Amino acid sequence: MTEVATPALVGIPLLDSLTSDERDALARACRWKKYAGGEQIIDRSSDSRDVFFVITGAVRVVIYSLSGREIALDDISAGGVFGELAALDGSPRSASVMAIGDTTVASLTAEQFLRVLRDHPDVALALMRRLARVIRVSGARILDLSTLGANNRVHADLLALCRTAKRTPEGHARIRPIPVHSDIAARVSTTRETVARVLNDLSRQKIVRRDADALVVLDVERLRDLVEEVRGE
Amino acid sequence: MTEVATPALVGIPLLDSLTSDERDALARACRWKKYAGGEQIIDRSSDSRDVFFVITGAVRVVIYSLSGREIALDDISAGGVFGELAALDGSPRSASVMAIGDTTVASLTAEQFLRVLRDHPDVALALMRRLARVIRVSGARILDLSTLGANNRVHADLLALCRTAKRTPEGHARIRPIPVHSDIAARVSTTRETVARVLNDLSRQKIVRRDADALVVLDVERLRDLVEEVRGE
DNA sequence: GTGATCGTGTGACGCGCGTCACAGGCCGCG
DNA sequence: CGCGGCCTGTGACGCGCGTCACACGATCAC
Repeated sequence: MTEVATPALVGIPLLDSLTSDERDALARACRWKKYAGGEQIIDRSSDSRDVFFVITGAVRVVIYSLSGREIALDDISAGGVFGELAALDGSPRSASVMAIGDTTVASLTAEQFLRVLRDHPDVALALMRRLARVIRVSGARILDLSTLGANNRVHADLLALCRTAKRTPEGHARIRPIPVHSDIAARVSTTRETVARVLNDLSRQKIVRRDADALVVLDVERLRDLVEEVRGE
Repeated sequence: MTEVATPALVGIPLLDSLTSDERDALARACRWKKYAGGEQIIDRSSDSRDVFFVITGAVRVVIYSLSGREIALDDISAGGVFGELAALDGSPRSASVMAIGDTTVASLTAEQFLRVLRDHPDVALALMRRLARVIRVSGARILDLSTLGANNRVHADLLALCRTAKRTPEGHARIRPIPVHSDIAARVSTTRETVARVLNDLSRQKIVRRDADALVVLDVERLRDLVEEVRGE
């Protein structure tokens, strides 16, 4: 981690409703830092309360079970916020956060952040919308964990990846870069081995194909069917 | 469900920071209703956006898997709020809500609620703290679902029930009324049968005892050990 | 009373998937 | 070049727990 000089605080949807003067003042109040990929930004067991904005790069929110298994809760890319929970309620951090690639972040103390929320209702509302989203996603994940088997959860995750992937003219979805099996496993709470087996089953059924630089979902429809037929019975 | 006349809006922590005049005005803006136990208050597939305050009684937030399995997300008792997510982000409801016993609720439209949040930063902050709590609880549940086996989840739930139960002089925890097995099952995502088996194992080990009117946890320590030893390995 | 409904208890079956173990491919580094 | 580290692939084993099936008691309606 290296401290850096203070650039402008732009491209953060949460702060859209501030005037550019207010944003500049806030930027000066921030501490700016740069992290290398893999570096911890928040340690679950630390008791800081700071709030972070992702300026460039991306971070991953994870919990580690005591057995060392990693559970990925969320990925947050440039423009996002993290660390708000501890700032809001004063409790210890609930998860750890690490940089995915090289990442620069700007941070505020809890007090500064709360002041912004108090002074700017629109920012407060935007934050509430974000919290609401997180709750919805968590609920969906609890549902999946409760009703789907491990391999169907992999299917579901693949389907989610399709949504954000480029479509080819033929209707295929090209997921790039190729996701690392253990990352998928951490997202859906299973093992690397299971992910590998599922992916191979799917490629045997000609539903996905592994190219050199992308994972291609050939038949999104059929993949969707695999998920829904189990969700529904 | 029956419509009722408008009483006062008291005992809602979320609204503590309002003056009593403001609270009275808000009370008049609410629709007041009474539901019998088991009645649906929010249907997951409806597209209302109203926000509800629980005045007396309690409600349960649930999702149903399409196979009919019920997954309990949260119980909210008098003084609580529910239905905020849809009001905040305008998306459809993410869960259903039913009355647990006879329950009276007061509701606001999304617009009215958002106006309160905008005009009263302290209410907004209180709501954010509540959302933060929900997120933390969800995270803990995801962790449990990912790392604990079904019977350990039952142990963990029992332990949680102990926290809110009365202690006897001998240090036992008397959980009353006796929880229905299928309710526990819905909370920890397992089956009624598994809960019954776990409970019997525990009573064989003299860790719990089933009295006529209460479930008594004789050895809270040992129960805690059962959970932690697995969480940790 | 009788029947219905709800909560509980328990045995047997079986398969999903986590775990362990090992092999091969690819890459960067000295 | 060979070595070590990361990612992937696959076989074998085994047990946790969901599913089905059935029985018993308690409560309530009538």
